[in-house]
Amino acid sequence: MHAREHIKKALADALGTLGIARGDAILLEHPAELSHGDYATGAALQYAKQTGLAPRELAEKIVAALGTVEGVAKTEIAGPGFINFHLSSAALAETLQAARDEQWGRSKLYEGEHVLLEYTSPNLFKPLHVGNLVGNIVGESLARLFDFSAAQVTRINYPSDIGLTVAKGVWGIQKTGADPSDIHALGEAYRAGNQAYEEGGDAKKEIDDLNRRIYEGDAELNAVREAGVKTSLAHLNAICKQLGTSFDFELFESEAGKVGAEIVRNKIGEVFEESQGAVVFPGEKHGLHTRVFLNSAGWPTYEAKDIGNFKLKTGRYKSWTQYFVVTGAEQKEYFKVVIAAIRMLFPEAQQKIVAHVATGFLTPTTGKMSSRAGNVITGESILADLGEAAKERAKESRADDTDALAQQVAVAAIKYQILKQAAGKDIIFDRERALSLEGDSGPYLQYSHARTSAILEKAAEQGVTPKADAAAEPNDVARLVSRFPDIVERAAQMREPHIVTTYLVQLAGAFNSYYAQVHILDGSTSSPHKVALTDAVRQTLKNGLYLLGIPAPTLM
RNA sequence: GCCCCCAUAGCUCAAUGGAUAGAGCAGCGCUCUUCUAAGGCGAGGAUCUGGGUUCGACUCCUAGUGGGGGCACCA
Repeated sequence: MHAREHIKKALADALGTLGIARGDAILLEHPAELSHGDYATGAALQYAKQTGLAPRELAEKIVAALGTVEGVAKTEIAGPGFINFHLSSAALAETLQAARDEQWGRSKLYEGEHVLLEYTSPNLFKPLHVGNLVGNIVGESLARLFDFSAAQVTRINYPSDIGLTVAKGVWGIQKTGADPSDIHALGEAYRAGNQAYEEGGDAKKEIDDLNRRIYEGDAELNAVREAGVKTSLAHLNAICKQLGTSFDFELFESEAGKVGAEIVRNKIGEVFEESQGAVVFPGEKHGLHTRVFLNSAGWPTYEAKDIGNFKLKTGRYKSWTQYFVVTGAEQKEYFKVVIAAIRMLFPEAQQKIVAHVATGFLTPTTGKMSSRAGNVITGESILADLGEAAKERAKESRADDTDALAQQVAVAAIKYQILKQAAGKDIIFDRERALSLEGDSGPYLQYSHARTSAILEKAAEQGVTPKADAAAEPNDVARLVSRFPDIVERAAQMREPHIVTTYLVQLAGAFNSYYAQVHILDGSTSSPHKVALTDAVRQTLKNGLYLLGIPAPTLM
């Protein structure tokens, strides 16, 4: 049992002794200010009114009732009536030892849960959109947070392999005579198709017609389509690999459409209604808005495809307990309607979690256009630009393979930009800022990790064995390390990777400051403890970066 | 027109209804013969407006203002 549990139990007992009626939750938090201790409770403030005592007076009674708590060195009353707990040096040393293990930060929070997580989900035939990049980064981090919390996680990609985008690409291939197995030619073909479509006229009609024929199963067109899908998908998977994602399952929109249309057709009159020749879900009955699921030609819209998607995924992974779809925030209202329909169609979904996770728009700051793709910034171009910028810096590093390091730094830079703020809020992407690779950034965290690794290597050379000293005076770095499991738990519960990001910056800052003041390998008797502390920081940064999907090189 | 989201320092972001609202960037002053300067130290700088709830409000409610998104056969 950890100090946190000891404190919680002691608090519960103390409040009971004082005859205070409380809700089931004991409010125990990490004070923002480290000088306020390791844990704090506002219980005395909360229950002062009930007892008729002044908050500080009640706090004193609670502290008296607490007695001694294991792992706690000092309990004090502060401010308006907070009770602050300071961990003992022995408890902290124990935590430091635990933090040096690879499992550090893992919990049993979601043991027995099976999470289906759909993210990235791009349109094939065209370059990876920045929105897809954001979705991939957020989705992968959530997958890792769930995994760290003992849930079984299934990563799912749901690429769009049919529809207008694909038709534009197929049209372009036919016009330009492009080789559908060449990713660059494919990109050009799509661009030609898209441009022709926007210009309207005959080309637009041709593409619309082509789209219809693909849906109807035209063999020749579908052969071209499938060749392009294959190329596009291989390219996508290479990018995902660089970003640290590999999917367990790929479900195509074309498959989901057939299944979804069938389900919708069978529920007309129950869940769906016919209206103006189309089949709709009357959202107004649920405080939402009405949406079309089958268009007047009888084809499934995106809505019906998502119904089929749900059916196929949950059918394949029957033990699922939580279902998430990560997409841009503009689809928020859309998913409210689709999820309402899912709950009516699939009774089992009512007992489980089915949710849309919204990601914000990534918009570049004004005037900063990508040099690579004209005025369109793609996911690929951002990664490539960052990689180029990182190369310059990597040349000065100690890494053997500077190109590989530059790639890792580029991934850190973009992921950090996206995961440093609360999910769902728009992301202002300042390219100059991201390229600077300094200060509050992904590379900063990587550099801090590399620094700890270097110190440990040197310690090993000198034959210093890390050993946390139970008598060592607690410092801010050690105390921050001890918070990591709570941070991971909260981030997982709230599905907010940025909680981890914010924490890691704080930890790295505290360690770098410590490093500047304290000579770790000074040959004194305190060295083993300082090395143990460094190792604990190293492992915490490493695991924390892992949760963000950011690689942690040991040499920079 | 209706619905949803957002508003914190010059800029980009934090803050579990709690304590002196934290970082970084930009600008200013320091700091590498010492374990990694992609680092560290110092000073300056902020809760959109009006009401309300609360022992306590950046946080909750309400009325505004400004910005973004969505609202029938696109994805």
